[in-house]
Amino acid sequence: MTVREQARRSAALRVTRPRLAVLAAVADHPHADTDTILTATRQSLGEVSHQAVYDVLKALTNAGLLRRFEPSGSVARYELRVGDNHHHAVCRSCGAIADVDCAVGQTPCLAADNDQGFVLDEAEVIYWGRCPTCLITPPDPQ
Amino acid sequence: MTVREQARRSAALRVTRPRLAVLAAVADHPHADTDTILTATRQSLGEVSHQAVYDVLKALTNAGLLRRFEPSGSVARYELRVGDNHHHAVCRSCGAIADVDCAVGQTPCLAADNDQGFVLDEAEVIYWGRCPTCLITPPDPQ
DNA sequence: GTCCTATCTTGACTGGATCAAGAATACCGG
DNA sequence: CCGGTATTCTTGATCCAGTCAAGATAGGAC
Repeated sequence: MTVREQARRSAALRVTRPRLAVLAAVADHPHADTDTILTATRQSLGEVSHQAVYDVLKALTNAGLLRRFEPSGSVARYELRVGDNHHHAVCRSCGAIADVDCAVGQTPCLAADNDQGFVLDEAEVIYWGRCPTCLITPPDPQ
Repeated sequence: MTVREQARRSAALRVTRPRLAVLAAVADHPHADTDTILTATRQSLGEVSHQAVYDVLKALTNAGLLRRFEPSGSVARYELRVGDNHHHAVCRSCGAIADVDCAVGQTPCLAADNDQGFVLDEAEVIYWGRCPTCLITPPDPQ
Protein backbone atom coordinates (compact mmCIF):
# COMPACT_ATOMS: atom_id res chain seq x y z
CA MET A 1 0.00 0.00 0.00
CA THR A 2 2.43 2.59 1.22
CA VAL A 3 4.90 1.57 -1.42
CA ARG A 4 2.34 1.86 -4.16
CA GLU A 5 1.05 5.17 -2.92
CA GLN A 6 4.54 6.58 -2.81
CA ALA A 7 5.24 5.31 -6.27
CA ARG A 8 2.05 6.90 -7.52
CA ARG A 9 2.89 10.23 -5.98
CA SER A 10 6.45 10.34 -7.19
CA ALA A 11 5.29 9.26 -10.62
CA ALA A 12 3.05 12.29 -10.78
CA LEU A 13 5.16 13.77 -13.54
CA ARG A 14 7.56 11.40 -15.21
CA VAL A 15 10.34 12.86 -17.26
CA THR A 16 9.98 11.44 -20.74
CA ARG A 17 11.44 12.44 -24.05
CA PRO A 18 8.09 13.46 -25.54
CA ARG A 19 7.43 15.70 -22.56
CA LEU A 20 10.77 17.42 -22.79
CA ALA A 21 10.34 17.84 -26.53
CA VAL A 22 6.84 19.29 -26.18
CA LEU A 23 8.04 21.67 -23.50
CA ALA A 24 10.86 22.82 -25.76
CA ALA A 25 8.45 23.19 -28.68
CA VAL A 26 6.16 25.45 -26.66
CA ALA A 27 9.15 27.49 -25.55
CA ASP A 28 10.20 27.95 -29.18
CA HIS A 29 6.70 28.75 -30.45
CA PRO A 30 4.82 31.10 -28.15
CA HIS A 31 1.03 30.87 -28.50
CA ALA A 32 1.35 27.79 -30.68
CA ASP A 33 -1.63 25.61 -31.48
CA THR A 34 -1.57 21.86 -31.07
CA ASP A 35 -0.69 21.15 -34.68
CA THR A 36 2.29 23.50 -34.61
CA ILE A 37 3.50 21.89 -31.40
CA LEU A 38 3.07 18.44 -32.90
CA THR A 39 5.12 19.37 -35.96
CA ALA A 40 7.86 20.98 -33.91
CA THR A 41 8.01 18.00 -31.57
CA ARG A 42 8.40 15.60 -34.47
CA GLN A 43 11.24 17.66 -35.86
CA SER A 44 13.22 17.17 -32.69
CA LEU A 45 12.14 13.64 -31.79
CA GLY A 46 11.16 11.87 -34.98
CA GLU A 47 7.84 10.07 -34.79
CA VAL A 48 5.49 11.01 -31.99
CA SER A 49 1.83 10.09 -31.93
CA HIS A 50 -0.62 12.93 -31.97
CA GLN A 51 -2.35 11.38 -28.99
CA ALA A 52 0.86 11.58 -26.99
CA VAL A 53 1.11 15.30 -27.65
CA TYR A 54 -2.47 15.82 -26.54
CA ASP A 55 -1.80 13.82 -23.37
CA VAL A 56 1.42 15.67 -22.65
CA LEU A 57 -0.18 19.07 -23.15
CA LYS A 58 -2.97 18.11 -20.79
CA ALA A 59 -0.57 16.73 -18.17
CA LEU A 60 1.73 19.74 -18.28
CA THR A 61 -1.23 22.10 -18.13
CA ASN A 62 -2.64 20.31 -15.10
CA ALA A 63 0.77 20.41 -13.48
CA GLY A 64 0.88 24.17 -13.96
CA LEU A 65 3.85 24.19 -16.30
CA LEU A 66 1.81 25.28 -19.29
CA ARG A 67 -1.06 27.67 -19.70
CA ARG A 68 -3.80 26.94 -22.17
CA PHE A 69 -6.04 29.55 -23.74
CA GLU A 70 -8.55 29.49 -26.50
CA PRO A 71 -9.66 32.71 -28.19
CA SER A 72 -13.15 32.44 -29.69
CA GLY A 73 -12.97 31.03 -33.18
CA SER A 74 -9.49 29.62 -32.66
CA VAL A 75 -8.17 26.26 -31.63
CA ALA A 76 -6.46 25.77 -28.28
CA ARG A 77 -3.12 27.49 -27.83
CA TYR A 78 -0.39 27.01 -25.25
CA GLU A 79 2.37 29.02 -23.67
CA LEU A 80 4.83 28.52 -20.85
CA ARG A 81 3.19 29.39 -17.58
CA VAL A 82 4.93 32.38 -16.18
CA GLY A 83 4.27 33.89 -12.82
CA ASP A 84 2.83 37.16 -14.02
CA ASN A 85 -0.76 37.72 -14.94
CA HIS A 86 -0.33 38.87 -18.48
CA HIS A 87 -3.15 38.61 -20.98
CA HIS A 88 -3.52 38.42 -24.74
CA ALA A 89 -4.40 40.76 -27.56
CA VAL A 90 -5.91 39.10 -30.62
CA CYS A 91 -6.19 40.72 -34.05
CA ARG A 92 -9.70 40.47 -35.47
CA SER A 93 -8.47 40.28 -39.06
CA CYS A 94 -5.40 38.06 -39.05
CA GLY A 95 -5.59 36.33 -35.67
CA ALA A 96 -2.16 37.50 -34.54
CA ILE A 97 -1.64 37.19 -30.80
CA ALA A 98 0.48 39.38 -28.56
CA ASP A 99 1.18 39.37 -24.85
CA VAL A 100 -0.21 42.34 -22.99
CA ASP A 101 0.32 43.40 -19.42
CA CYS A 102 -2.79 44.43 -17.61
CA ALA A 103 -2.92 47.98 -16.34
CA VAL A 104 -4.90 47.13 -13.26
CA GLY A 105 -2.24 45.36 -11.25
CA GLN A 106 -1.72 41.85 -10.07
CA THR A 107 -5.25 40.52 -10.17
CA PRO A 108 -7.15 42.64 -12.66
CA CYS A 109 -10.86 42.96 -12.16
CA LEU A 110 -10.74 40.08 -9.73
CA ALA A 111 -12.67 42.09 -7.19
CA ALA A 112 -15.89 42.08 -9.16
CA ASP A 113 -18.71 44.23 -7.86
CA ASN A 114 -21.24 41.48 -8.01
CA ASP A 115 -19.73 38.03 -8.00
CA GLN A 116 -23.05 36.22 -7.47
CA GLY A 117 -21.50 34.15 -4.70
CA PHE A 118 -18.79 32.71 -6.91
CA VAL A 119 -15.34 32.37 -5.38
CA LEU A 120 -13.07 33.54 -8.18
CA ASP A 121 -9.43 32.59 -8.60
CA GLU A 122 -8.54 33.84 -12.04
CA ALA A 123 -9.52 36.60 -14.44
CA GLU A 124 -8.79 35.67 -18.03
CA VAL A 125 -8.73 38.68 -20.32
CA ILE A 126 -8.67 38.71 -24.11
CA TYR A 127 -8.32 42.05 -25.85
CA TRP A 128 -9.79 42.26 -29.34
CA GLY A 129 -8.58 44.73 -31.91
CA ARG A 130 -6.31 45.17 -34.91
CA CYS A 131 -2.64 44.42 -35.08
CA PRO A 132 -0.19 46.99 -36.51
CA THR A 133 0.18 45.08 -39.77
CA CYS A 134 -3.55 44.91 -40.44
CA LEU A 135 -3.86 48.61 -39.60
CA ILE A 136 -1.36 49.45 -42.31
CA THR A 137 -2.65 47.06 -44.95
CA PRO A 138 -6.34 46.45 -44.24
CA PRO A 139 -7.48 43.07 -45.52
CA ASP A 140 -9.96 43.03 -48.40
CA PRO A 141 -13.39 43.35 -46.74
CA GLN A 142 -14.78 40.54 -48.88
CA MET B 1 -27.98 49.87 -59.89
CA THR B 2 -29.37 52.24 -57.37
CA VAL B 3 -32.40 50.08 -57.05
CA ARG B 4 -30.36 46.99 -56.45
CA GLU B 5 -28.07 48.67 -53.95
CA GLN B 6 -31.01 49.98 -52.01
CA ALA B 7 -32.57 46.56 -52.01
CA ARG B 8 -29.35 45.09 -50.75
CA ARG B 9 -29.02 47.61 -47.97
CA SER B 10 -32.56 47.34 -46.77
CA ALA B 11 -32.32 43.59 -46.97
CA ALA B 12 -29.34 43.66 -44.64
CA LEU B 13 -31.42 42.09 -41.94
CA ARG B 14 -34.63 40.56 -43.14
CA VAL B 15 -37.29 39.86 -40.57
CA THR B 16 -38.05 36.17 -40.79
CA ARG B 17 -39.84 33.82 -38.48
CA PRO B 18 -36.72 31.78 -37.68
CA ARG B 19 -34.87 34.94 -36.77
CA LEU B 20 -37.59 36.15 -34.47
CA ALA B 21 -37.86 32.72 -32.90
CA VAL B 22 -34.10 32.46 -32.34
CA LEU B 23 -34.03 35.92 -30.82
CA ALA B 24 -36.84 34.96 -28.47
CA ALA B 25 -35.08 31.71 -27.61
CA VAL B 26 -31.90 33.54 -26.64
CA ALA B 27 -33.92 35.97 -24.57
CA ASP B 28 -35.52 33.06 -22.72
CA HIS B 29 -32.29 31.14 -22.22
CA PRO B 30 -29.42 33.39 -21.17
CA HIS B 31 -25.99 31.94 -22.00
CA ALA B 32 -27.56 29.16 -24.03
CA ASP B 33 -25.50 27.00 -26.35
CA THR B 34 -26.50 26.33 -29.94
CA ASP B 35 -28.25 23.08 -29.19
CA THR B 36 -30.41 24.63 -26.47
CA ILE B 37 -31.33 27.46 -28.80
CA LEU B 38 -32.16 24.99 -31.56
CA THR B 39 -34.46 23.02 -29.27
CA ALA B 40 -36.19 26.13 -27.95
CA THR B 41 -36.64 27.49 -31.46
CA ARG B 42 -38.25 24.27 -32.62
CA GLN B 43 -40.66 24.36 -29.71
CA SER B 44 -42.02 27.70 -30.86
CA LEU B 45 -41.77 27.23 -34.63
CA GLY B 46 -41.99 23.53 -35.36
CA GLU B 47 -39.33 22.26 -37.73
CA VAL B 48 -36.28 24.43 -38.25
CA SER B 49 -33.08 23.22 -39.81
CA HIS B 50 -30.04 23.27 -37.65
CA GLN B 51 -28.19 25.08 -40.41
CA ALA B 52 -30.75 27.90 -40.30
CA VAL B 53 -30.11 28.40 -36.60
CA TYR B 54 -26.37 28.55 -37.18
CA ASP B 55 -26.88 31.09 -39.96
CA VAL B 56 -29.26 33.18 -37.90
CA LEU B 57 -26.94 33.22 -34.91
CA LYS B 58 -24.08 34.35 -37.11
CA ALA B 59 -26.18 37.03 -38.82
CA LEU B 60 -27.55 38.41 -35.57
CA THR B 61 -24.11 38.39 -34.01
CA ASN B 62 -22.64 40.27 -36.96
CA ALA B 63 -25.51 42.75 -36.75
CA GLY B 64 -24.67 43.39 -33.11
CA LEU B 65 -27.94 42.06 -31.73
CA LEU B 66 -26.34 39.05 -30.12
CA ARG B 67 -23.10 38.55 -28.31
CA ARG B 68 -21.22 35.31 -28.69
CA PHE B 69 -18.73 33.99 -26.17
CA GLU B 70 -16.94 30.73 -25.79
CA PRO B 71 -15.35 29.79 -22.45
CA SER B 72 -12.44 27.37 -22.86
CA GLY B 73 -13.70 23.83 -22.95
CA SER B 74 -17.25 24.88 -23.75
CA VAL B 75 -19.20 25.22 -26.95
CA ALA B 76 -20.27 28.64 -28.21
CA ARG B 77 -22.85 30.47 -26.14
CA TYR B 78 -25.02 33.45 -26.92
CA GLU B 79 -26.75 36.24 -25.06
CA LEU B 80 -28.64 39.37 -26.02
CA ARG B 81 -26.20 42.16 -26.64
CA VAL B 82 -26.83 44.76 -24.01
CA GLY B 83 -25.15 48.10 -23.81
CA ASP B 84 -23.14 47.48 -20.68
CA ASN B 85 -19.81 45.81 -20.57
CA HIS B 86 -20.59 42.98 -18.22
CA HIS B 87 -18.48 39.86 -18.18
CA HIS B 88 -18.92 36.24 -17.15
CA ALA B 89 -18.03 34.05 -14.22
CA VAL B 90 -17.65 30.35 -15.03
CA CYS B 91 -17.63 27.58 -12.44
CA ARG B 92 -14.67 25.24 -12.86
CA SER B 93 -16.58 22.22 -11.60
CA CYS B 94 -20.07 22.45 -13.06
CA GLY B 95 -19.70 25.02 -15.82
CA ALA B 96 -22.39 27.32 -14.48
CA ILE B 97 -22.22 30.83 -15.91
CA ALA B 98 -23.20 34.07 -14.22
CA ASP B 99 -23.13 37.68 -15.34
CA VAL B 100 -20.65 39.83 -13.49
CA ASP B 101 -20.16 43.56 -13.58
CA CYS B 102 -16.60 44.67 -13.85
CA ALA B 103 -15.29 46.82 -11.04
CA VAL B 104 -13.04 48.91 -13.23
CA GLY B 105 -15.65 50.96 -15.02
CA GLN B 106 -16.88 51.21 -18.54
CA THR B 107 -13.93 49.78 -20.44
CA PRO B 108 -12.08 47.56 -18.03
CA CYS B 109 -8.39 47.09 -18.60
CA LEU B 110 -8.77 48.54 -22.08
CA ALA B 111 -5.92 50.91 -21.43
CA ALA B 112 -3.29 48.22 -21.43
CA ASP B 113 0.20 49.25 -20.42
CA ASN B 114 1.85 47.70 -23.41
CA ASP B 115 -0.50 47.14 -26.31
CA GLN B 116 2.23 46.24 -28.82
CA GLY B 117 0.74 48.65 -31.34
CA PHE B 118 -2.63 46.92 -31.38
CA VAL B 119 -5.68 49.17 -31.54
CA LEU B 120 -8.04 47.53 -29.07
CA ASP B 121 -11.79 47.87 -29.11
CA GLU B 122 -12.96 45.25 -26.62
CA ALA B 123 -11.75 43.57 -23.48
CA GLU B 124 -13.39 40.20 -22.98
CA VAL B 125 -13.08 38.96 -19.43
CA ILE B 126 -13.86 35.51 -18.10
CA TYR B 127 -13.64 34.92 -14.38
CA TRP B 128 -12.88 31.38 -13.30
CA GLY B 129 -13.86 30.02 -9.92
CA ARG B 130 -16.48 28.00 -8.06
CA CYS B 131 -20.18 28.63 -8.00
CA PRO B 132 -22.07 28.69 -4.68
CA THR B 133 -23.58 25.26 -5.26
CA CYS B 134 -20.23 23.58 -5.91
CA LEU B 135 -18.77 25.30 -2.86
CA ILE B 136 -21.43 23.71 -0.68
CA THR B 137 -21.37 20.28 -2.26
CA PRO B 138 -17.94 19.74 -3.80
CA PRO B 139 -18.10 17.34 -6.74
CA ASP B 140 -16.33 14.00 -6.37
CA PRO B 141 -12.68 14.65 -7.26
CA GLN B 142 -12.62 11.64 -9.59
C1' DG C 1 17.90 -6.35 -12.50
C1' DT C 2 12.76 -6.61 -11.49
C1' DC C 3 8.26 -4.92 -10.99
C1' DC C 4 4.50 -1.69 -11.29
C1' DT C 5 2.03 1.55 -13.58
C1' DA C 6 2.17 5.88 -16.00
C1' DT C 7 2.86 6.94 -20.57
C1' DC C 8 2.89 6.19 -25.54
C1' DT C 9 1.12 3.90 -29.99
C1' DT C 10 -2.39 2.66 -32.92
C1' DG C 11 -6.72 3.20 -34.80
C1' DA C 12 -11.48 4.27 -34.44
C1' DC C 13 -14.85 7.60 -33.22
C1' DT C 14 -17.46 11.87 -31.56
C1' DG C 15 -19.77 16.09 -32.22
C1' DG C 16 -19.75 21.07 -33.05
C1' DA C 17 -19.41 23.54 -36.90
C1' DT C 18 -18.97 24.43 -41.91
C1' DC C 19 -19.72 23.79 -46.98
C1' DA C 20 -22.66 23.35 -51.13
C1' DA C 21 -26.66 23.27 -54.15
C1' DG C 22 -31.24 24.04 -54.77
C1' DA C 23 -36.02 25.56 -52.95
C1' DA C 24 -38.53 29.02 -50.53
C1' DT C 25 -39.54 33.66 -49.14
C1' DA C 26 -38.95 38.61 -47.58
C1' DC C 27 -38.86 42.97 -49.47
C1' DC C 28 -38.60 46.29 -53.26
C1' DG C 29 -40.65 48.76 -57.16
C1' DG C 30 -44.47 49.28 -60.09
C1' DC D 1 -51.79 43.39 -55.28
C1' DC D 2 -48.04 41.25 -58.30
C1' DG D 3 -43.58 40.01 -60.13
C1' DG D 4 -38.47 40.09 -59.74
C1' DT D 5 -34.41 39.26 -57.18
C1' DA D 6 -31.22 38.33 -53.73
C1' DT D 7 -31.29 36.61 -49.22
C1' DT D 8 -32.52 33.05 -46.32
C1' DC D 9 -33.83 28.29 -45.34
C1' DT D 10 -33.66 23.07 -46.32
C1' DT D 11 -31.31 19.03 -47.18
C1' DG D 12 -27.46 16.25 -46.87
C1' DA D 13 -22.62 15.66 -46.96
C1' DT D 14 -18.21 16.83 -45.01
C1' DC D 15 -14.46 18.64 -42.00
C1' DC D 16 -11.41 18.34 -38.18
C1' DA D 17 -9.96 19.30 -33.35
C1' DG D 18 -10.26 16.56 -29.78
C1' DT D 19 -11.49 12.19 -27.21
C1' DC D 20 -11.92 7.15 -26.24
C1' DA D 21 -10.11 2.47 -25.84
C1' DA D 22 -6.91 -1.39 -25.72
C1' DG D 23 -2.55 -3.02 -25.81
C1' DA D 24 2.69 -2.16 -26.01
C1' DT D 25 6.47 0.45 -23.98
C1' DA D 26 9.44 2.40 -20.66
C1' DG D 27 10.37 5.52 -16.30
C1' DG D 28 11.81 5.01 -11.80
C1' DA D 29 11.46 2.91 -6.99
C1' DC D 30 13.48 -0.86 -4.67
